[in-house]
Amino acid sequence: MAGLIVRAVKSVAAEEGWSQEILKPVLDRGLRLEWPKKEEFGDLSTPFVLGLSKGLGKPPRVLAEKVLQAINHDPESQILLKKIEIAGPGYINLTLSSSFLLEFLEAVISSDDLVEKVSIPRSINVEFVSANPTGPLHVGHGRGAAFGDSLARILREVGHRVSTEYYINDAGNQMNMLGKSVYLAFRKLEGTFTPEEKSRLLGDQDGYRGDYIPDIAKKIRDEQTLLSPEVRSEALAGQFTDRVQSAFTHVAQTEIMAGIREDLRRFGVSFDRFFSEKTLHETPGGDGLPRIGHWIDLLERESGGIVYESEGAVWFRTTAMGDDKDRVLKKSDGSYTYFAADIAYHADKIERGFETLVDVWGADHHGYQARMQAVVKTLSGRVGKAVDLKVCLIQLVSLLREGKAVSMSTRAGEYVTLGEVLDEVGVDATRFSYLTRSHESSLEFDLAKAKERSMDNPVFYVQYAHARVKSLLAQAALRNVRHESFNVQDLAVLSEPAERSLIRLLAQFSGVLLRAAESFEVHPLTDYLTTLAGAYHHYYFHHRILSSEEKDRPVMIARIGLSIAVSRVLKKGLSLLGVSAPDTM
RNA sequence: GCGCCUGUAGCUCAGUAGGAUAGAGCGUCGGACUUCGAAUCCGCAGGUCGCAGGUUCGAUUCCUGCCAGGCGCACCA
Repeated sequence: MAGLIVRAVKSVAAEEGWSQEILKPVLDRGLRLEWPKKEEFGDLSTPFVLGLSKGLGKPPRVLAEKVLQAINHDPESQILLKKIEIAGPGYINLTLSSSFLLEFLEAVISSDDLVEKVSIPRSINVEFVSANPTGPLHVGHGRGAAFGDSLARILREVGHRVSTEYYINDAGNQMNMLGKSVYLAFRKLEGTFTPEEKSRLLGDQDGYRGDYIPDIAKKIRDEQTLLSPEVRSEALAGQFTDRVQSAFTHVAQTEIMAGIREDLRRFGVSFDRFFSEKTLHETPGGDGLPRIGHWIDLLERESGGIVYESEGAVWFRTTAMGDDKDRVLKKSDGSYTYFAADIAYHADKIERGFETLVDVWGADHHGYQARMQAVVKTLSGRVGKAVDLKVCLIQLVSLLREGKAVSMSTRAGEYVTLGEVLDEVGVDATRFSYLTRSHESSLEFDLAKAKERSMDNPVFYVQYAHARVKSLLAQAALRNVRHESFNVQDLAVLSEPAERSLIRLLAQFSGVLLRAAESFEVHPLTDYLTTLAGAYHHYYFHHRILSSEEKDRPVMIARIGLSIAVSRVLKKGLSLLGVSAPDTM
């Protein structure tokens, strides 16, 4: 369709001698086609001549008229279009021909592939959740999980090569603190806990305090094989040796990660890879150094001063890329910062050949963005190919119950876990609710409303539309109405405006997905499905589909076909959100 | 102090790379079930798009400055 218009513009340009500079911005970016809000404005619409008018010094409507003539002369327009109009300040509004719409509908009913693919597939890595294995996932992680997983599904659906990844922050002080917290809980169980020991291990810090800590301690006490006999006897004797530290840390992390994986599985989220930060510290790189050291040294040598040594530490010159101060990579005690590990991790991803890196972070990490962009820019410059980093910042989720805030404090271990929300609300409603809003807006998640079957909670509205079609088909089967294939002739009897509107909406599905993939957003799909479900409910209420009158049979068949098309798109869309499309509710 | 996100109907939010009369749902009020599932549908009301400037033929959208809320600014992770 865009091709048709581009051809027309070019032919007019040739005739009128328009300069390339003026046309370039319009044609390069591809022609922008909008879906007009009102059907009286046609099925597709473009305001692009408005942008052209200034450069050419002619009124937009005059230009639009020329383009319109050229489109009319194109033989393809006879097939695709029913009507072209100029409206408003200079919009060109296109109304699709019914033969085009019916062919499209036929394809939706019978084709295996409902979704258009991108012309240039990319190799994309989507990293999300990546919660520290120091406690169960909470509602905030849930939002990131739903978003990242659905985004990955959408990117894959439109034809990109997508790999999903969870980065486990399993190195550093937080993990040691976790091990100590479990150790102290273990001592408590044994009745040998003392406040002195706690302050010796943790100083004035509290450690981790959630319910899961004593649970893990109990498990260690009850399952002999979790600790070696030596470690166990040291722990029982109150000797907090290095190997006690590492054994308790290891068990705690394993248990917690198992819980996280289980929550993710229930939530319908899967990862192609779990990437351990610890392996970056341990595995030697090409020159025998740990991989972090490998990358930092390499950058120091090759980055032309972007990585430099000063005051006994190694720094990254992030100020050169807009950060407000330079950041330390290697501390003066020789250990690496978290930032250094993250550089190594992103270097690794780039080395594995991804062209686009998507990082899904909690919004509280936004201060990190400028520096990661700087890193990826530097690293990809080194590899000699442009690697894009797209950071998606997921805003806060505030949990409510009947409008009242549920108080949460991660520090004190008082928070509602994702698992608890899934128990109470269910997977479908939770995922859908998370994805109804832009990830850049903070989200109010009301547990009571999320369970309600009302438009407060549109997941049921969309699922119901799908179930309605299935129920209709079952009803049709009972009446011995069978029809395997629907061709354009069968469908041509659809003449109601509401039917045309539905087909028009179905035709937007691919575009919604392509645009969502381009802008790395998910909620446009959620909105679209709600709109489509609404249009079907409206249609269903006002039009009788099944009929026992023989004369109505052709219309009945066509309406069944249309209903099938709607249900297929709903089902595909819901599946991209990770939401089921049940046949009955 | 610096930086990021947000400010649109009573509430929760959409608003497509500057374009047509700014849209949904909820809530309020009033209607529609002998008929394929009423978990549905139809209607009414509701707006100075935070405020003030600027760019433009045209600004909710871009720029500047304020105001308000949230979140960041470690040789922590």
